Amino acid sequence: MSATDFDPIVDTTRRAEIVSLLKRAILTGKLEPGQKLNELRISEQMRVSRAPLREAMRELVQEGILTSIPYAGTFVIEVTAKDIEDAYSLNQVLDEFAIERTWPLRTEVFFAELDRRHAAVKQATLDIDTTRQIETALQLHGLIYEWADHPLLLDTWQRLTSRLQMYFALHQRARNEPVPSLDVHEEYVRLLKGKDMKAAQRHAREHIALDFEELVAFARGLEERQAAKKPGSRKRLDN
Amino acid sequence: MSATDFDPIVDTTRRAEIVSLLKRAILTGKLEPGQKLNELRISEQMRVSRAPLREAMRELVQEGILTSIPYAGTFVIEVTAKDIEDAYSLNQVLDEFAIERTWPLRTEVFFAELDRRHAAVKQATLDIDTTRQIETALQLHGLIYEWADHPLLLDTWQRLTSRLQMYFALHQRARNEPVPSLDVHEEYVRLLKGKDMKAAQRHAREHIALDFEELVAFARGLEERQAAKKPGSRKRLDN
DNA sequence: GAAAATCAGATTGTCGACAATATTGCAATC
DNA sequence: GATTGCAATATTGTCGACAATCTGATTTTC
Repeated sequence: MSATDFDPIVDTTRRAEIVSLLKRAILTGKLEPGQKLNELRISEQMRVSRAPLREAMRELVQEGILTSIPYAGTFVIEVTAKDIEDAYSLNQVLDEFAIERTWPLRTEVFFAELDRRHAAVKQATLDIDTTRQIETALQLHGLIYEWADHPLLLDTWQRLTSRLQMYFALHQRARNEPVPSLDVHEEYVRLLKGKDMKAAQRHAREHIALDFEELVAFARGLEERQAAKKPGSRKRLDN
Repeated sequence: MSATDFDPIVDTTRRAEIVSLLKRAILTGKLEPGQKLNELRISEQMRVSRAPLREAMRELVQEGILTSIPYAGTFVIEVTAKDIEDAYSLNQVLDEFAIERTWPLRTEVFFAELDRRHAAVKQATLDIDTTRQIETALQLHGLIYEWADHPLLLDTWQRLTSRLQMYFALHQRARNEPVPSLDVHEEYVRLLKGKDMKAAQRHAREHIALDFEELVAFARGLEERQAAKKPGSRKRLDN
């Protein structure tokens, strides 16, 4: 082993840049659900050609936050109440598994990181930027997945996370206040440090349930309001 | 409702064709793990330009069966014993959940489809084509996911399936005999038709375990053999 | 006047060529 | 003799242009 270990250098392709730009735009709600992504317009705005843009969009289609209809266009996925419920139920199952896997691997480093992320969440609640609040909360939550030594599980969860983040952003955009659940994390962190795995699993299940209940209720309301208008309305990308 | 319901027409883009061609080549083992995909060569063989090929490859990268290193190339993923174990453990968790979700939704149509797929599996065992055996077994197994009314779960499982199929193909390519597990399905189908959900879940867990035990053992052996040789050998795409 | 056919406009899909980057082999240097 | 510097080559990344397809408005037809 050498004295210093280096990480691989980051990919420096336009494609990768575009992916993160698009992803961010979608997850923060700058691109709304159902909205069409006009390739020419976006490529001009980003000052790139359509080739890397299209490749980036293919990635996001596969990641599940865009959907593509040949010769018609690529759209940001619509968010239905059922989608949220589904994401929630799957998240419950995965959480339980992630905790089980991470449990025997917890070390001092893990606890330290847990505290660090918890602090970040608390820090963000003081902030005005609601996006940051969502991100930090999801990062705290993601630690059990990163620590589980199970790449496939982590990958699966991250895919889920994209959707969750979208849903939360949508929620916060509509109501101009953050999702509550401030010191629920307190208990969560405490249990992850403790000795009762079952209790931690149970709490993860229930604590997330609270956040979701409100989300689903919001989504149901949103759908009813949209059902009142006439359906099939298409939105445009203008800015 | 109209008298006849039509399915949406299939995408008729080269990209989609290429995706299924590549996917098939990878899942059947025609493209070996670790192998590099030369864009120019493949595009010439398929008589298409590199643009749709590259987009197709981006999809498969995101799907997890290819991996891309900027300016270096795109490669078929390597299969380690741990990968198989991970896929297995996650599959267990998802199976349990899928059965739970499907259970109350079972109808006569479900049972009929179950029998149909079971028959297909039995039919395939008579066949010589081992690939078909794998496909039919996975299709039988996939019914609980298709029936669960949970698109996200189905999507997650299909992603997993790609890997599983690769692993099985790899296994069968090395040893020139099919994976055993002939009438394990008999019991599986019987339990899915029954009244004891817990029993069905338990059986799914254990019956799959058997298949996997052998797979993992095979993979471990394969890794030891490879470790004996010197590492870092790159393969080429020649045919 | 309503339905079908036609035509323009816009957008996506595909192509071939060029630019950027990595790899390989060889020469130069210590 | 091993390492470094430098071409030559191959391959990936990106570009601009063209072809295929869809959308909608207009014209034609009955």
